[in-house]
Amino acid sequence: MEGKKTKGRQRLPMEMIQNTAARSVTFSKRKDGLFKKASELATLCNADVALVAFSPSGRPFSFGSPSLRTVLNSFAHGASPPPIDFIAQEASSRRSQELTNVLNDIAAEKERGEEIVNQLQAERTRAPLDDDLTLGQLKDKMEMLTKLLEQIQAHKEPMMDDVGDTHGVSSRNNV
Amino acid sequence: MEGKKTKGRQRLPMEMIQNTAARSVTFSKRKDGLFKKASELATLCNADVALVAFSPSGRPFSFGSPSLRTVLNSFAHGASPPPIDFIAQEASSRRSQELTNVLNDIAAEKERGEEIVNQLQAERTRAPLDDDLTLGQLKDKMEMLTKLLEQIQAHKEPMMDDVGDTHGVSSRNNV
DNA sequence: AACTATTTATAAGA
DNA sequence: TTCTTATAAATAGTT
Repeated sequence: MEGKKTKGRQRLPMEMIQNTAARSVTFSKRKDGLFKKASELATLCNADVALVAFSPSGRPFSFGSPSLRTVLNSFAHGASPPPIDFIAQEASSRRSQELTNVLNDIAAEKERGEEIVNQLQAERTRAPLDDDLTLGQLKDKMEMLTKLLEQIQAHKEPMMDDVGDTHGVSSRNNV
Repeated sequence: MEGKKTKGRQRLPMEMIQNTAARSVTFSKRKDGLFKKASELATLCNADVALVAFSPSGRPFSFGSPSLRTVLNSFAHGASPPPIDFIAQEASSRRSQELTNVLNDIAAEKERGEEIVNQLQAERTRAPLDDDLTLGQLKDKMEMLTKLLEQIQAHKEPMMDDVGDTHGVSSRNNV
């Protein structure tokens, strides 16, 4: 009991851990951490959170605050638990996995994606579609947005195969 | 560039953060971290994961691997119940039917999503901008584009699916 | 399941 | 909101 030289945490490639045993161990550790984080987020921010995870062996784990059902139900119906602004309500109609997938595809294109996203960020931050915009201003803006959209769609590609890593891109799903 | 003495990370009491602004900031940061962790778990362990969270302002965020629906569906019809920790508090007994309904709702919204995507597709295909559009029509289109862009932006964080939005107009005092 | 060496995540600030 | 920095936490590789 003396020569305590452990290697300590090492960098882990963001890809599926091939070794089954190691994968299980990692799942256990990270699963605990994830659920803890979810719980803390709910507590600290008084936010509604729902989390479901299946272990590699197919065992289900879940967490919900106030409850899984409540949160998922809110999500499905587009009813925001806390403060609901009528606008958010309306927006919920566009929620769909299909759309999400499309967006995920787009997001997968990190390289140029980042660049474009930054543009969008700037764009959105600017004028938030006020009622007092002139027709000309609106058109200009439309044009800009349309172009950005074009770029984005042009970059939308398959992607069923991961990009390697960098930011946790799963090899079998969205980004 | 000299006297920069930041306090660095301090211990945070595990209780709801009273200050609204601080709560929002914390939500943003931790939300990002949580979704990242969820994504990594899915990738590293090839595990199915579903996560939904509402910001204090009621904005929905979600992540699913392979997809939200797939995971929740598995859970709803899943075999073994989740272990009951203080953290896994959802009883398996009543989740089945409820969740199934929720899932159906989500699936039902798929069409709407496709419709919108198609509209956008058509939108950009058309001439960059028609001159015979009324101000109202332009605004509608702008709104549509703005919303989509907002969602896309949400994907700046690779592992997160933001399927909700808030019109994208009130970005001044929102989470 | 414990134990560290390190990597990450972040609370405060700026 | 974005970036920085000091610290608190999470966790990969070992035992």
